[in-house]
Amino acid sequence: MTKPISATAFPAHEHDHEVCISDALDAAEQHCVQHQLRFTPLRRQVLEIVWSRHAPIGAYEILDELRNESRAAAPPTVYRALEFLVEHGFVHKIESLNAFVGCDRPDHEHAGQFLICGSCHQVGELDDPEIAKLIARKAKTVGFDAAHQTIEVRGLCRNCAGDGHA
Amino acid sequence: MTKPISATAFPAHEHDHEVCISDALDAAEQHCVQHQLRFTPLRRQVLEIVWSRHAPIGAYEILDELRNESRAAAPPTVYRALEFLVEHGFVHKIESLNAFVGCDRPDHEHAGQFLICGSCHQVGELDDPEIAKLIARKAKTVGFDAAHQTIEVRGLCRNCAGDGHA
DNA sequence: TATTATATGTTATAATATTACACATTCAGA
DNA sequence: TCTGAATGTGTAATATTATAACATATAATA
Repeated sequence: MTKPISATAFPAHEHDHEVCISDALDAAEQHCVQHQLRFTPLRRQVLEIVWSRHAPIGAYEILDELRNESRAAAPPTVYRALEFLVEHGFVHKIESLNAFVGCDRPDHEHAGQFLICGSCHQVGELDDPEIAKLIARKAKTVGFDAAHQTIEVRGLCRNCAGDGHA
Repeated sequence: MTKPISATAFPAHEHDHEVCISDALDAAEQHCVQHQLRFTPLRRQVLEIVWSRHAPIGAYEILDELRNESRAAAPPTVYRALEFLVEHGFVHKIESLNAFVGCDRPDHEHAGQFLICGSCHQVGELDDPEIAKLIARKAKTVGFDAAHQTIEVRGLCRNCAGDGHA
């Protein structure tokens, strides 16, 4: 039942990405209906842009895309949509990249444990409770009460390891 | 022999901070001598500024301090010094804050596992090999070869927990 | 429908970081 | 000790990331 890693993490190169995107949009829509959240056209559009890149995307790249799709947009347009999407778990911010990635498990409250491939730049999510628990426990030993964990790991994904890429 | 947490993490409020600073500067100087690195006046000055705040400090705050100390300085002045200090482990960057903290263990190669107090804004370092190993092992199970880990935990430190502060 | 809350458009600006090039200092070898 | 190469710093300009403030529009609710 537990998904150890996001189903869409490090997909094979030939996977059907249109399906990823529409699945993610459907899941977000469902979640919004169930939680009385407003999945507005703008928010949907931004989420679709985030998903259409299978890797972290910067806010200003999203802005460019919005404008390409001929929507009136300025930085706050993007940041406000991202704020909503992050708040409700549809998107995570990768702090070490100042960029954003889609998350396909909005229902599951989690901080996110990210595996960032230095070659293909795709990102996988671990979301492993053992890691979270160990960190919380170790923090506790020095009297620190952990509330939120940011975990971002750089390295090489399965597809890229041994590729000769750095 | 293993220090489980940085000696200077979450110090008692009345600790002698001048000693922290001079110890850190001495350690850095030692390390530079031993490794043939140039611990220039600018680099020393920036490191001292970072340490003088016992919490993460932003690059532009450092810049202001440098100017207060009547040194000609511009953003590259600061970022270049920080680049050196981070590269050699005298300072860590806290990605989720875009800010920098001193590290008192330059000799020990480590990525840093940070405990960031939301109340006093001080930062402790865990540097626990069990955590690093668990993460690397879990990453491996999905074929990911971990090279560098960024771990930043928000919460409340011992001094602030139960203080009524958020 | 009137009222309120929420979302978006728009302009301006703040905060963080880098590029490019000139000049100075230090290091290594002759 | 001179010379050239490498490294470090000064300076101006600019790129990138993010927010503030206020007007307008849209949606939810009474």
